[in-house]
Amino acid sequence: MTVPPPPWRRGPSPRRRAEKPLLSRDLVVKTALEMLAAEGFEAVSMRRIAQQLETGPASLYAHVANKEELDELMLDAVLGGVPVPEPDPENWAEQVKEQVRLQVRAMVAYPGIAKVAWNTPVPVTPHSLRQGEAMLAILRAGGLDLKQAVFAGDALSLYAKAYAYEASSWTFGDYDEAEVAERGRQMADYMRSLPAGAFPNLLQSGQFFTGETSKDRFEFALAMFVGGLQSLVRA
Amino acid sequence: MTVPPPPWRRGPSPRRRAEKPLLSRDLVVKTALEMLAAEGFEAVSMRRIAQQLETGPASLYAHVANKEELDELMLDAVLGGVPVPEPDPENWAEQVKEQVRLQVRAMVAYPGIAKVAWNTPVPVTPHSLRQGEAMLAILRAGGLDLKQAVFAGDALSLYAKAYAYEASSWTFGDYDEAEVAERGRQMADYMRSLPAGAFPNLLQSGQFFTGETSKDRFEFALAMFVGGLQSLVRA
DNA sequence: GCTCCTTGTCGAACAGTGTTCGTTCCAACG
DNA sequence: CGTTGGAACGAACACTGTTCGACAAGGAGC
Repeated sequence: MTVPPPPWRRGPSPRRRAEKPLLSRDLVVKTALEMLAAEGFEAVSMRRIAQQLETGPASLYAHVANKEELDELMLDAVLGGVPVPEPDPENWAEQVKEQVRLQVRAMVAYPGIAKVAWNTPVPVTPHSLRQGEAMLAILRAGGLDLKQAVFAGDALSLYAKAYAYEASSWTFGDYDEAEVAERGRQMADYMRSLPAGAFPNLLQSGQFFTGETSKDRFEFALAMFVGGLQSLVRA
Repeated sequence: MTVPPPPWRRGPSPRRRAEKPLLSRDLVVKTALEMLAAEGFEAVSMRRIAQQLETGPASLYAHVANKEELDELMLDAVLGGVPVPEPDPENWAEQVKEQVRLQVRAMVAYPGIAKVAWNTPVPVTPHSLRQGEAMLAILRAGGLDLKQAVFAGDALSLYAKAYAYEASSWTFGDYDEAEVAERGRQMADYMRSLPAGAFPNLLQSGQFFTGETSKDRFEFALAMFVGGLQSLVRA
């Protein structure tokens, strides 16, 4: 009943392979990174990467176990661009802050990549470990014992992730300016609708909560935390 | 050609409506919260909520604008269970810590709800604002000026979100124990495979990085940050 | 030189997701 | 009593990550 398909010309064109660069793990990651930098984390899907490489989504799974692994490879590549300093016991507090600044800056350049760090229970990629060790080295040079250094390093990496993610959202189009303004208005309206003096502090705090103060808020938090560490060392 | 369908019995059974409780905004939120507490944030989808209520997903949209709004309603309900203290200028530092502890505890009871806080640029729900105002009141009672209080409050709420999210993942089934252990082994193996002494600190830090130390790490970070605030007030 | 077999490629499909459209139905209001 | 507004809801759309099975190419072994 069903005739076999004619043999002249079946399957994809035979010598197309030479045209496009051969698929490889690095190429997949590189393509994903470009998309990430340009359009943010949410825009990076297996289908779109495949489309960019003029193939189907299934082809990617020959080079990458799954999306999660690809995410970690992207994060690792981003962290690979962050240099680590030689620990200087005289200057450890500033070194700590600078390292966090560098990490945040790198992550913000690839909007949303910080999200991956949240979903990674134990970081195992080389550059994640390099950053972790570097932070521990600085903290120990500053006089903290191992346990203190580990706890502080954990909190600092959490800071870095958190602010990087927040900053991504502010600067990138995760939520647009109009919506934020609208919500700000809603909030002020609601507070004013209540008995006077229900929100005395919050009502006046809108001015400090803009995208421009994001950097100041970050530096404040960092200064407070590192200040606490310094008190600990002195004791 | 096409005959009209017979009029005897079309549409759903007529008096079923009396059997099941009428749909309402509160009922939708309540159902979602139960699912959230029992199975975590990822398990809560519009379809599953609808299924629980024996209806289709489209029905929910009559009571809730979209998933995002429902998420915020859930978070608000969770924060509604967190009491706020009368600010005590003599005891402000401890009050700050306790408030953060309470917030974290409430969020951990609904695993993954902290994620919602990350995606909410400007919180507008009543209980979110109540918590924000309470924190500002405590900080101002402690002697910080408005700007300092706002910056500190921002950082503290970030702490709360971050640790709540992390703790959810540890205690809940977000990633299972076997996988974490496997990754721990991978990490140790990798570090040992490198030239000796490449990761002197990190190699020894595994013992401090378990789920049991999660609480200690949280308290450490909180103590350091609040310690920094106290130094600031004294100056 | 000719098999065989591994390995990469990739179309199609599966089971999910949030959301929208258009229709049906009920109840309360004029 | 008739109209109208809103809730309910089935079906579909456009996505997501992932898997299966068929196919083609290249290198190894005989």
